[in-house]
Amino acid sequence: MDSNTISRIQTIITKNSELFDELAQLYKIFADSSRVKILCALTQSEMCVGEISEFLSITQSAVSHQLRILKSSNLVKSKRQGKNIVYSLTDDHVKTIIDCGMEHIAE
Amino acid sequence: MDSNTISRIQTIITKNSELFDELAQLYKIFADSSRVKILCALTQSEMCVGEISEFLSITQSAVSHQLRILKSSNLVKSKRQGKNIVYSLTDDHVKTIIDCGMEHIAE
DNA sequence: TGTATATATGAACAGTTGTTCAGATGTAAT
DNA sequence: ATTACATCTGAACAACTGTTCATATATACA
Repeated sequence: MDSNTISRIQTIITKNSELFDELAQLYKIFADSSRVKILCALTQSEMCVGEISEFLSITQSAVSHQLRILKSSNLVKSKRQGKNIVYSLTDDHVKTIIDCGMEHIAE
Repeated sequence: MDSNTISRIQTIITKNSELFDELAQLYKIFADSSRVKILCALTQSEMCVGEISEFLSITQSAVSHQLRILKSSNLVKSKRQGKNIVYSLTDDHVKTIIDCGMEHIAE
């Protein structure tokens, strides 16, 4: 590596430091199988907490906790519908990210 | 949600359970800013442990620990070059995954 | 108003993770 | 052989994470 390359890389790493933190933070959300399953279920249809809980065979409480994380990260949104609170994906970035990871696994 | 939809989603979640575990496992590797920075540095050029350590201002020991994780996940490979051990990405899936996440952040 | 249903919340706990430190290993050069 | 250099390793520790349990909140319905 010549000194030009070194200083170029050094700049990239240093200048984008917070960006890498954000990126790690984003991937942290996908780094749990319950959350991945929830997100994947939501790519199929919007649904309420109880349904998610049944689909994944996970405690309603656990689902609720995870949904709070997903919501505060703006990956899902919620609306009340009668007795239920229905969750859905905020956009299709989620699907893109999941697909991207799946592609790596399927090798 | 009609009963057809329910059983379809149920099948998807149940059948791919291990796949979701793998996916979460993969994202777990990207879920740390040190590792993301290491991987990003390696997208620019192969380099040895000491260089990575300087670029990121992280202990050489910490880098070595992280590299072991990255290597055992087959995201990086290593070769000896004189006194140094030079690390590089095994393929360009890594870059794809990083770019995919970056795209989500940049909104 | 009272009761059932759906969801959210907080404390507690066990399990995991990333870093540091001290020292081991291995290679190169004299 | 001895020394210097580069990297690896394992133990220890603090910080963080996901689940569970018990309970609170909030809406619907009788």
